[in-house]
Amino acid sequence: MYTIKDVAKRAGVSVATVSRVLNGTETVREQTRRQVEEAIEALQYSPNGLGRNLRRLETKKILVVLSTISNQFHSRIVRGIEDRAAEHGYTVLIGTTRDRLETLLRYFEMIQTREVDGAIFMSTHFCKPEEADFLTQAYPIVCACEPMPDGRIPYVGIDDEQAARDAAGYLVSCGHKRIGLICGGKLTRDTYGSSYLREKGFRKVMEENGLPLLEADIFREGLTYNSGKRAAQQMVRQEGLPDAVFACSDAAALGLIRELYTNGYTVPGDISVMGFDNTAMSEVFYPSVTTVSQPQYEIGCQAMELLLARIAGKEGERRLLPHEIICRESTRSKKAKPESFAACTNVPISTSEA
Amino acid sequence: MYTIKDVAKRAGVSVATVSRVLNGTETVREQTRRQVEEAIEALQYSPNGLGRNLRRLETKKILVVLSTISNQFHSRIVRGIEDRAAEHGYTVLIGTTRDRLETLLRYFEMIQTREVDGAIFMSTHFCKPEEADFLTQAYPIVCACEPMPDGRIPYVGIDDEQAARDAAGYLVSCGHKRIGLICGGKLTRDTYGSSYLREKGFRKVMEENGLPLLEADIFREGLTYNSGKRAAQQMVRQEGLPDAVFACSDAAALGLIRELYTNGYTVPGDISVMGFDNTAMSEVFYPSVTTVSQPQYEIGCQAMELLLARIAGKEGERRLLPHEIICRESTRSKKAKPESFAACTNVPISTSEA
DNA sequence: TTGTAGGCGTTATCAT
DNA sequence: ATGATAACGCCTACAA
Repeated sequence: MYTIKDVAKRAGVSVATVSRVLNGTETVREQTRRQVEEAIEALQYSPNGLGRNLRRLETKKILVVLSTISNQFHSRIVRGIEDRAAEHGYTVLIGTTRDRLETLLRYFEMIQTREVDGAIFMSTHFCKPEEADFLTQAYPIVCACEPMPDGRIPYVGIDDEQAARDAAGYLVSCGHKRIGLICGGKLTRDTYGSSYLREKGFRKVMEENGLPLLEADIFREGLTYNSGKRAAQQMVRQEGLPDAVFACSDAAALGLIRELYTNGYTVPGDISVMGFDNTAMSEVFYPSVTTVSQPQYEIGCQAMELLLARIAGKEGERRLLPHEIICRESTRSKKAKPESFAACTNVPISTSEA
Repeated sequence: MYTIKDVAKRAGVSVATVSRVLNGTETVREQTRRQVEEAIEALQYSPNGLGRNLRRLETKKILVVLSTISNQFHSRIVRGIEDRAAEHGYTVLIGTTRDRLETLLRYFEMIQTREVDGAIFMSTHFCKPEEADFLTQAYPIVCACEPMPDGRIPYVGIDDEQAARDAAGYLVSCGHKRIGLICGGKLTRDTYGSSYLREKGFRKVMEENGLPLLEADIFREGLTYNSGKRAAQQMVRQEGLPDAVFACSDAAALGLIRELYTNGYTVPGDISVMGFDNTAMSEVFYPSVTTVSQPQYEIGCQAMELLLARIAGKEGERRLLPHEIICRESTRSKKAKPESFAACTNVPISTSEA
């Protein structure tokens, strides 16, 4: 492998000159430039980025950490991040944790060792809050969509609790009384931030409307497709289905609907189902899924902006973006016309048929 | 930011000793080690990876390049790559091209500048073959699932042409005569490797069975969900539907089915549809989709193994792994019992109900 | 067991 | 316009 020295020697100039040509910087005589370019071409030389990065003490790369790329929810967020990053000359690299602490720590390490200039985390829920707290103070890190307990951590997402209130409220307004819930595991708020907040919002609405929430109708199965599937399997074994189910993710809603169907029930005929996230599949599925939409692309953009600010040494902040209820085919109203309900806010409610 | 020198000074030792403690190498007196560790702790020091990488001339990181993380097909491949990589101390970073040449080139650059030790490409189709050829010769690069025209490029995937033959053959064996095709754009073999090969295999089977392939039944719309949707829109405008359609991707098959349904047609009642890739959704969708399964996890593992070999200086090779036909609900037989057909090979055909 | 010093490949400062 | 040289932070012979 050739180095800048080899090029310099071959072109009969100093390494400084080669570097100048390489970086298109300063004034280099046209003929000299040509000589250097010839040498570069002849040797098929390309500069070593490690040397460059070390010298500049930056890499112009940022890391996006998520649980797995099979989670469709992240794709539009990443697009937002990438677009903003490109505008500022940064390259985006994605790392997946697959919910392994060990892997998450490896990504933290990459930031501490300066192998990337900063990172956006969408999967931190199994990391100790105090550690996350220290790291986000010391390094350019921002979280997106998965809230950390400590409010000081730079964060971009939606108001999950209010969004869940709006979702539950919508189901109530449709006349449903017995409403079930699919949510994150039997864990504390530290570990399932968004799911915990959604559960909280949901419970409040039930309470405010004087609707009992049966223990049997709460399925702490997680947020994946299989979570929904498992919930359905338990549900059909019990006597009588709930009127409706609020799943804290579209994936879970999909799994629920499909497995209910396999067991001979139809949605929304036998039961209404509502999801969360407005992933591509929620629109495409049959029936298409009523859900809560997050402004994913915009979340990505703002997360990147926050990160750039942090890299530039500025303070982090916390930004909550607006959500929206998307009415589709998986829910039906038991009333002629939805009426106002306790949780009703000014959140936009749109109707979108897939 | 502190450096190894600061730690050395604070601990009252030389940088060499600190380095030794850092790398757990050689013998360091217990007391000295403790002093150093204390200094590290006190300063919250963590070594600079850029300096380390430069010194070692390696990063222990590899890059996986794909078009977009919203393409579900890649997720299991990546898992295979990650698992093998972890076994050898490598960290996997993912980059998305979103089908932009400029972004692809940036990833090539990362390899040339040694910012990663190697790369696996699953999205190269818009890169000039001769360039790809040079790069794969000069750097540790392997391609997966998207064949390059030049056979010398290290590659792991399936025999796309044969797989398409088997798929088409299956449809023929079901008694379908008029069979349509959804495939990649109006492009040459250099640009749509896998889709081109699948089209080729499909055409051969039609020909061998004396079945005419109508121009109107070929939809060069691409391989995304929307590709299938567009195909459906055109299809319903024509007079009479084909008996069956072979889509070169599950995503396209899904789009087709969904849009046909929207237009009042049912699958497989009115038309049989077959996909390709056996993505998670193909099983989950209603109707579940008959498709061609690729051993994705295994492809990922072997791609990583090939890459490790290339990094170690060995020659690349070309590996084709076995595929399998998965029969589900989206196709139906017009005969009592499928009979043997021209393309019939010993490919496994399994029946899996979602 | 520990320290000294050279070098990894680059960029940038300061001369010339 | 160009060259010599000192960093950037780390690791590792080699010496002591």
